[in-house]
Amino acid sequence: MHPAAKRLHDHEVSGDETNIEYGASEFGGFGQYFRNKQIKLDTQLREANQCRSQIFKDCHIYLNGRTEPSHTILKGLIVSNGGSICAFLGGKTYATHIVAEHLTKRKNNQFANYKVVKPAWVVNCVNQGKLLDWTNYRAIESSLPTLDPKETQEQIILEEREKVNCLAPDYISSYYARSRLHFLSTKKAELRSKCQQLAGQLPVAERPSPRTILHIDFDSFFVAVALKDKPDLKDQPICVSWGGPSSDIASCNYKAREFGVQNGMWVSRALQLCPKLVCLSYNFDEYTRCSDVLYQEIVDLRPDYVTAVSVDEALVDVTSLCSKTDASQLAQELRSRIKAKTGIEASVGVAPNIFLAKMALRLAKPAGVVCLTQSSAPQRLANCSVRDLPGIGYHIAAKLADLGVTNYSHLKRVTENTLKNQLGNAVGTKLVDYLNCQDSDDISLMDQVQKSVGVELCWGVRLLNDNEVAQFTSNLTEELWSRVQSLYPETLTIKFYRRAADAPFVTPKYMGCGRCDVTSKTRRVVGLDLEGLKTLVIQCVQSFACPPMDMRGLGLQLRLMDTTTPTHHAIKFPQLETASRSTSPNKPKIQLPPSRRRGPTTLSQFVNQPDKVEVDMEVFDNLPSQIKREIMAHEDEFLVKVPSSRSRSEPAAVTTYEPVSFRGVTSEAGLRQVLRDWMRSAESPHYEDVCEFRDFVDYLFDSDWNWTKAISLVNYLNHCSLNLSQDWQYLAKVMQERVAQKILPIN
DNA sequence: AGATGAGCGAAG
DNA sequence: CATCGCTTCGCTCATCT
Ligand SMILES: Nc1ccn([C@H]2C[C@H](O)[C@@H](COP(=O)(O)OP(=O)(O)OP(=O)(O)O)O2)c(=O)n1
Repeated sequence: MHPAAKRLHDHEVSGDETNIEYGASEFGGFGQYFRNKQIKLDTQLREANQCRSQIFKDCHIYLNGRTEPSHTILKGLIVSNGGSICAFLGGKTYATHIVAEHLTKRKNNQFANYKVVKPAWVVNCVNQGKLLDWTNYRAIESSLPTLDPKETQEQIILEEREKVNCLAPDYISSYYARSRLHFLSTKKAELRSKCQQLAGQLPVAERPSPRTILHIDFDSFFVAVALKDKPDLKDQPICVSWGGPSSDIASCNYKAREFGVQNGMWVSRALQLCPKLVCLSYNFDEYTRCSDVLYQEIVDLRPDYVTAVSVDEALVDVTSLCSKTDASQLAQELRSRIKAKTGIEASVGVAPNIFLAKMALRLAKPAGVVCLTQSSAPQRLANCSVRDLPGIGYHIAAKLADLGVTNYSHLKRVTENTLKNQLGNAVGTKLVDYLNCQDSDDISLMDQVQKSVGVELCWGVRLLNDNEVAQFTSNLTEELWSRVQSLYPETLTIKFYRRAADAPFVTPKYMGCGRCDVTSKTRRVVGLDLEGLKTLVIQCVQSFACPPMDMRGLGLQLRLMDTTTPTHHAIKFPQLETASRSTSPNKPKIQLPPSRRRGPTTLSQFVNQPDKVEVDMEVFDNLPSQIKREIMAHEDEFLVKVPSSRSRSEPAAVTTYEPVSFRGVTSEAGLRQVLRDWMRSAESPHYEDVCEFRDFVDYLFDSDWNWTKAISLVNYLNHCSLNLSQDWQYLAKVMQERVAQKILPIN
């Protein structure tokens, strides 16, 4: 993508600070993506001109130099919102404001007595529907006696925090309680897991082809729910949102869509397109109730398979049922039952594969059923916008428009190679398949085991200093932890949102994140407990080196260990990182905790502790067996006493010692193999390896991942150790005790 | 050749 | 007053081994 186009896009989606262009609905197939944008802006400009907003009443504004957005756009925004343009600064009328991006030194002086603002001021005024305080958008920092910028920012944050305090103890939970996107995401996860449970109960049947797939979805779901007790509004343009100018529209009805209003659009923008648009409120409980009915009705059909797509949307394999009943009739009956029980309309697409079912659903809306077959589809789909194809969003549609492809039938015009080169192999292949109406017909392949768990918060994040950043980070980590309990995380990716250098300090969306630079870093977290995780995350967040006041959001995502496919690679434990293990065999050191902790042993004890006690591995390995045993049995006490009393021995001769690792091995057989190799490798166990083994077993246990596997592993060790040295036998006994203690209820 | 990480895009 | 911009997955590309 052209860098400039890219910038524009960022502008638009991640918080578009202009939010002038929305949406992606119409690509004309004219030239470049970038130029598309310009044309859309102009269209927008004309539409805006018809409005009679008075935001800039009495404002006489001079535009200076190159600006982003362009003079034309700014002019349009100003004029259409009641302002006027000042053509000559020295003229009769005094300019109330000057809009400028950058100023030369000379102009700096020349403009010293004016209110000189950045273009974002104009844009944000329009977006928020009012005249904003210009001082937050100064283009000349020193033009008037003012606070230090840093103090200004501090002041702004203090004021914002009065309204929205992201450090309040219940901030995260109350935020998520109101977030529609959080609602959608969590509901989907819930439903997916329910469907998977259900799948476990279904008989494993043969899969004769062709299949019959239903794709069912409520029509303008949130709006439909909101209209249940307001039937008189039914024919008005309606949307569901929180109502303010910079609030998102979650859902709008078909009447509103006639004006160009779309889901995800800001209310201010939608009101420009459709001044009569009515905003109604959310009702999450009712969404859940309707969703439950939908899924219950589906399950009651006793279908071959159900896959949750969303809270209001599901794929259903009804092949078996359709041997008796007509699919279309089945769908109609389902629709009526759901309508009767929920009071809202659903539509159904029926087809032999997933892609066609989705497209059939699209044709079926509103309140209908459409059946597609391989032979009927090409004709019915010919005029569908490529935007409506699954997996084709704003960006890919834009690139397709550059290739002259705006609707389905145009796909024929381009070669497979062109598609693959321009859009990537995967998308190219997919599009070719779509053109041939080919797609998977196995909806069970769509719900896979969960691979990651994450949490993200990018609203209301306003922090003053490092301390507050750490506090917020800690809170979010707790939220993450609360979602992860019984899973087995391997790495954590931290995604950091930082205000873009040229983005205004006050965001256009109230308390939003504005336009941000987003960067991420990944860390290994195997074995960490909550405290360890917190420390890790806080450190990592600090490593982004962002001025606290520019932090705008944080995301944390845990990648879960793949328990299905064993790999050759190993789990790397976070703090026993390579530095001390393999790459510098001369100084293998183990960092040990200074004192005993409550609760399960995890590796977090070994990291990030201010007072780490270092012990050379050789110290341990050279000890007589008897002492080793004591250490293993009472490791904690030992650790406290040893370090000062024993000077470090010189490094032993470099050996071919290979640390043992259970990394990535998940099958019972694989784990045993590692164990056997380990036992064969040495007369008695290495201290480091003991630590790793212990931590691995603890981890299996504490994470609920598979405690039977932990026990079985330890028992196997015991079994094998009978042929080995006393040290091995002792290790096995210690581990068995350790495991036994975990099984017993805590006294 | 496969694993991993950063980053982008899509979906609803 | 506003506002609640989440979460998971797939893919590409670069890098490491
Ligand atoms: N950007 C978006 C898209 C959707 N939703 C919510 C509101 C929708 O009601 C619901 C379902 O999304 P759909 O894509 O199915 O859209 P609708 O149900 O609103 O309309 P329709 O399915 O009839 O096109 O998800 C949202 O909050 N934000």
